[in-house]
Amino acid sequence: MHFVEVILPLSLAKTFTYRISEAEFNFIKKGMRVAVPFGKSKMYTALVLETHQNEPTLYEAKEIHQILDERPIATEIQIKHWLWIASYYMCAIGDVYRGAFPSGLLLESETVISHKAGVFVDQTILSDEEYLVYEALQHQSSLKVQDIVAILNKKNVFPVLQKLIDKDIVVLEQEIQESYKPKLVRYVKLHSKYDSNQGLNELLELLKNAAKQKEIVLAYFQLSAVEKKPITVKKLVETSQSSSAVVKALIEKEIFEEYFLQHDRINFIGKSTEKELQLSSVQQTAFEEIKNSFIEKEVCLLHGVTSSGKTEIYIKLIEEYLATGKQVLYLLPEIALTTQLVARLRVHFGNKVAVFHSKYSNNERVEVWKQTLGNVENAQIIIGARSALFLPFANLGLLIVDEEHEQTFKQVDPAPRYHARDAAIVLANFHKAKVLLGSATPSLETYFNAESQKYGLVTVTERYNNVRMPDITLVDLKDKYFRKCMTGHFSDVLTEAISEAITLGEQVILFQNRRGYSPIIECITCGHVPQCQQCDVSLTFHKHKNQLRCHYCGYSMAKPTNCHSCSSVDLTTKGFGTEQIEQELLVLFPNAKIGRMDQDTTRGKFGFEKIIDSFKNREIDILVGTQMLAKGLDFDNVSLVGIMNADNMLFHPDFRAFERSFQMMMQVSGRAGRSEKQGKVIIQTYNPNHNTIQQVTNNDYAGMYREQLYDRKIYKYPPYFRIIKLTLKHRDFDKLKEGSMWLYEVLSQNLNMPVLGPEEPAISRIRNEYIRTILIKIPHEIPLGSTKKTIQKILNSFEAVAQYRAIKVVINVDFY
DNA sequence: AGCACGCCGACT
DNA sequence: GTCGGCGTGCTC
Repeated sequence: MHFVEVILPLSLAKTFTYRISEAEFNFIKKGMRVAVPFGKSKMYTALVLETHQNEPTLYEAKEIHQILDERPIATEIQIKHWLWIASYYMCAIGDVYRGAFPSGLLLESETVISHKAGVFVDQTILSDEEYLVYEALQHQSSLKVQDIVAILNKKNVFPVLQKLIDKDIVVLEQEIQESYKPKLVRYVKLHSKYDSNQGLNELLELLKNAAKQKEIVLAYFQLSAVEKKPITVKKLVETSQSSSAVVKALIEKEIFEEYFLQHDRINFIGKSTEKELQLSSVQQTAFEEIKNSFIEKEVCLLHGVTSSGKTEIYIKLIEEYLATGKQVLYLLPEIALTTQLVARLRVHFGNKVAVFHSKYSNNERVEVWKQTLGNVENAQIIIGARSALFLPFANLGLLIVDEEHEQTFKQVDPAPRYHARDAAIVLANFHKAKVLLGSATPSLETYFNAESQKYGLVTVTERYNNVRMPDITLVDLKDKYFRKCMTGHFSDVLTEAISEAITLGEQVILFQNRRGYSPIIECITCGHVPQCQQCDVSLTFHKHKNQLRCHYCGYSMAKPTNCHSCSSVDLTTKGFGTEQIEQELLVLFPNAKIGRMDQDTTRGKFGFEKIIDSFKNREIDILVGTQMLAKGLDFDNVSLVGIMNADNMLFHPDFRAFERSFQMMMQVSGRAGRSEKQGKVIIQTYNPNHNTIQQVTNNDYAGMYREQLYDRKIYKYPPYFRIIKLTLKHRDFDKLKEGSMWLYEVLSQNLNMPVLGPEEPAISRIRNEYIRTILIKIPHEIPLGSTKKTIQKILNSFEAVAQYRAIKVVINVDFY
C-alpha cells in the first residue's frame, strides 16, 4: 500500500492522505502537484509533502486523480518557508500554499455534464426541468454547471442533475485543465520553392498584377536583410503598412509559409549598456561597510536620508552577487514603483531582470515562476512586491527590502497575514543568503535590532551630489485662522510659496492624507450626519461624482439635497480631503495645471504611471495626493512640498501614530529639492510645538527613535513586546459581546502576560458585522512558540462552545 | 473554502 | 404542502 501526503489550497490546517500505485510512489516527489478529488464533487490541485506507506486507520484514503508535474515545481526550501509562515503567523498551511502559488498553477475542476452514450431516452419520464437539460444536450455535446444554472434559471441545479444521472441519461466528468497557455507568435517565411535567385524572379513575375502583395514581399526582403532573424506577421504588416488579410492571401498562394514559435511574455527589448557604475565616495564607503557587515551578520540596515542614492548602492551590490551566480530578490512596497525601478535596473542588467507582482497576468506569473525555478538567465534579479517572496528560488544570494518601514509589506487580508520583511529574513536564513534593508526612516523594530547589534548598520547622512536637505517651515493654523490669513485650507505662507514656485517654473506637491472632498456632510439645523447603513462610519462626500460613499464597504448614494432626519436644506461639509484641495487650487491658481493622485484617480493598471509620467513631463504644476506620494518617487523639478494638515495623522488611535507621522512627513519632504536648489517644505499644523513635528523639522530621526522607544517600553509595545491581535466578528451584537468576553477571560487566566480587551474598535461595525478586538502582549523573554500553542488551544476550545462557534476569529500576529 | 444536510418561514 | 433561507459539519 502506498500513500501520498498533500496540502490542499484551502484554509485547512491538516494535510490529507491519498492512495497511489507503486509506480506513482516511485515517480512522485515532494513539491510536485497532483490533482485530487475532494469532497463530493470537487477536484483540487494539491501539493505533495511526502510519500509513505502508513495506511490511515480512521478512513479509507481516496486515490489521486492525476500527477500534474514531471518534476517538482516547488522547492524544499520553499515548503519549509511556508511551514514557518503558517506556524509563525498562525494560519493554515493551505492558506500559504494558496497565496504563494500563481493561480495559473492551481487548477480547479470544472464539472462537465455530457450525454451518456448509446442510451435510448424515454422523454415521457422527464420532468420539465430535466427535459430542458436533455434538450440542451442535443445541441451541445457537453455543458458546464454554470450553463445549466443559466438554462434552468436557478441556483441549485444539483438535484435535477442527480435525477438525470439516476435515470441514466447524463454523466458527470471532472475536467482539470492547465490554465497556463504558452504564448504563440505567428511567423512567416518564404516558401522553399522560391529560395533560389531564379525562384525570386519567378515570384516577382507572379505578383506583377498584385501591388499590395508585392509590397509585402518586398518588405519581407527588406526586413530579413536588416534583422537577420525570423519575421513575425505583426512586424511584416507594420513595416509594409498593409493588412494581415494580404499576408493570408500570400500564405494561401503558397508564397509564404506560416509557423508558430512559443514566446515568453516577459521580454525586455532593452539592452544593458554595460557601463561601469561610478559610486560617489560616500556611496562607496557605505557599500564597503555593508559588505563588511555581511561577513558577520545576515542582515544589514542601510539608513540613508532621502535621495542619498541608495539605489546605486543596491545596484553595485547586486552586481557582486550576480557575479557569483546567485539570484537576487528586490522587494518594493508598492507595485506602482516597479516600473521606475525596472527601467533603472535594466540599464545595468539588461534582460536579467524579471518582475513579479499580483497585477501581473496569470500567464506572466507562471512564466516568472518557471524561470525562477529553472534559474535561467532572465530570472537572476526578481523585482516584486511582497508576493515575490514565494517564488521558487533555486539559488538565492541576496534579498533587498527597499523602504523597509512601509506598512504595505504586511499583508492584512486574507491569510497568510505575513510581514514580507520578516519573512524575507527567515527565507534568507534558509538560503544562507544576506538581507539588506533600506530606508530613510527605518521602522523602530529594525533600528532597534540594528542598535542592539543583531543587524549591521550603515548610515548615510548626506544627500547625493551634495543636495541640501529641504528647509522646513511650520505654519501655526490656529494663529493663521485667528488672524484671518487663511483662504480655504491654504495659509498665506503656503499660497505665496506656491505662486513663487510656479512663477519660477518649478513644481509643487501638496500632501493631504485623506481622499474625497470632505469626510462628512452635516445638517446645520439638527446636526445629523449621514451614516453608512452597514458600517459604523459616516459617509464621505465625493464632489466629483456628487455622491456619498463608504470607504469601508463601498456603499454609495447620491448626495442628499435635504437632511434625512429633519428635511432641512442647510447642509454643510466638515473636514477636507484631496478633492477639496484640488477645487480650492483651481480658484486660487486658475492658470496652474493641477493633478490629483489618490485611490480614486489611480485605478486601473496604468492609472498611477499616467499621473506620474505627466507630472514628470511637467504637464502638471501642482500635484495633490495622499500617502501614495510618500513612496520613493523621484522627481527632479519639485521645489516645494506642502503638508496641508499634519494633525490628522498625528492623532490616530494607534501606538505607531507618531512613528508613522514622522516617516510620512520625512518621506514627503524628501520629494523636495532634488537638483541644485534647496527644497522647501511647509507644514501646516495646529500643534507646531509637538515633539514629532519638531523632530521632522530638525531632521532628528535619533530623537524620534529614542522618544518612541521609551514610550514603547512603558506601554508594552514592540520591540519590547510582540503583539497578537484577535479580531472577533458576528452579526449579533450580544452574542459577540458574550463570546469575546469568554475568550478574553480564558486567555488572561491561562497566559502569564498582558491581555487587553475585548475592545470595541473605533469602527465597530463593517458590512453589518460587529467587531471586537483582543490584544495579547507577549514579553520577549517568554518563548513565542509555546505561547502560540496555548492561544491555539484556547481558540480550539472557544470553537467547541456551540453558541460561540459562529463567531469568526481572525488572528493577526505582529499586526502592525 | 465549498458543499450538502437539515431545520424553519413565505409562497403556490 | 413545497421552495429556499442560512446554521452546522465534513472533506483524505
